[in-house]
Amino acid sequence: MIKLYNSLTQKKEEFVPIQKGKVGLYTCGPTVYDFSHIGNFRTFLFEDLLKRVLLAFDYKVHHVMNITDVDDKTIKKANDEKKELNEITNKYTNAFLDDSKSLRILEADDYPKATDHIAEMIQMIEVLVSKKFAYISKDGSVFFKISKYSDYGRLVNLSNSTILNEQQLSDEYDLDSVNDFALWKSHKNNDGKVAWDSPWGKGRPGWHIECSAMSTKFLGAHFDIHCGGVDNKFPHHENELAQSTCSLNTPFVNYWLHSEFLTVEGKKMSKSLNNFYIISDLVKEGFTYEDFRFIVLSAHYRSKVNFSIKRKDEAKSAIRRIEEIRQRLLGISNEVSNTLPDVVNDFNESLMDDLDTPKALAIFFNWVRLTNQNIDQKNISENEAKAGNAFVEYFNSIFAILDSPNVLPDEIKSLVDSREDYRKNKEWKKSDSIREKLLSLGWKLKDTKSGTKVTKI
RNA sequence: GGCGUCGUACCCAAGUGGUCUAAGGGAUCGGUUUGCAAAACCGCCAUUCGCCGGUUCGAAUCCGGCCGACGCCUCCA
Repeated sequence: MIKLYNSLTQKKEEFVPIQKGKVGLYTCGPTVYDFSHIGNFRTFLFEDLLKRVLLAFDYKVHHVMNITDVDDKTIKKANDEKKELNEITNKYTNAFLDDSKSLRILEADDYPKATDHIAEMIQMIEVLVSKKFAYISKDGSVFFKISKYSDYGRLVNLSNSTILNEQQLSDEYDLDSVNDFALWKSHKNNDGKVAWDSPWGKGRPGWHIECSAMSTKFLGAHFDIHCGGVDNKFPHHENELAQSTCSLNTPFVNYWLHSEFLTVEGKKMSKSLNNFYIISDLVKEGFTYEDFRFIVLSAHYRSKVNFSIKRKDEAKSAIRRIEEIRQRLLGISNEVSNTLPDVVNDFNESLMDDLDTPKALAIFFNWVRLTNQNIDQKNISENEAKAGNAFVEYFNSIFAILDSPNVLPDEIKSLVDSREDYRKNKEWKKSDSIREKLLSLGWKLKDTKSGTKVTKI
């Protein structure tokens, strides 16, 4: 049984899907006004982990990730660059999808865009207005009235009265309470051509309504899991919860999961601190996508993960260690058995315990060491090697940090072969110089009992 | 101010009442192995879990105080 920490109840709970064997999963996607940064991708990688674990335990997952392609920031960017909104949003949507693919994030089943679902949003807002959960301001905006929803604040443990009492300066905004949030924003000059007709006049949707409308459309009014970064708890998810619950009269989401921030050198990323990275920056610094995956997965998703450029070698060494055991096992047998070693039970238990990847890694590495010992002592059967191959593959289906095995280019292969000839004749200087040459070409050699092994660095 | 999280070795990071004289990874150093390397293995690396006090037969784990870092409190993953 998988246990997950539910932000709504603030405890770990056993995961019980609404429909046996199926999971409806909604993850808050990017606002496509710029490149997603590595903090965004920490969250997306957490969601990918969750999905991979659910899939590993044989759930059928319907995964929906929205693309926020209209909001203050996207409009501002388009204005600043004097471009059409969709030119901006298409560019960054594509960049996001490319980065996701590079990071081996499994594709969602649907990537609904906010601008394709204006009608659904309007419809939901109309319901809220008709049920008196929402009101129309003088300028034709529509606001959700949080005082009408007694559970408001539950996700962040703020009581409704606390929130209501917090602010009194409501007059200037034409709001009943400053904490009331926009469902629909009337058209402003800055919005330019970005506008849709609605029963309340020209305007555009508020931020939160898109997720309520689109999750409902793709997953139904009541679904299993909704994820995002911690900062989305409030106001975004709180507001979604309010909108959906009040318009649909359903419990909405059973499990709310939130990942912690990624920090850089212990500090929150910010452009002013000059510690702000996007994925392509990491590549420039010499990280592979897998290196980044490893760093993210080496910390629990609910604790801060500390990123540092200095951690590059740490990630590389750890991944190489796993790559080594994979090669050694494949050297014994390249078959993969259907049975897994017993330690997989401990490994799975860690994953089932609220996705404890650091512990799962520890269990895996411990097995790596023991298996290496057995190989050194020639104390491993072919069947054990086959089971080992299966474990490495299974591990990789969750962590996805190993590449597919290298194929040697012909020129590399001929260099390796000629070095082999020199070695047989004990012409060490010549063989060593070839080894150095190969190293400079990015290929590392190891002379083992069963022949020379070549790996790409 | 309100709500909440965290502080474990040189670095990263699990563990959250006894199996902990604290997992695992990385780095360093020493050894085995190797033509030399690489990889692998072995050893070394926190009697101690921010500090102080309390509860308990027993605490890194619970409680209180203090110090420090951080997040949210209207559009930031």
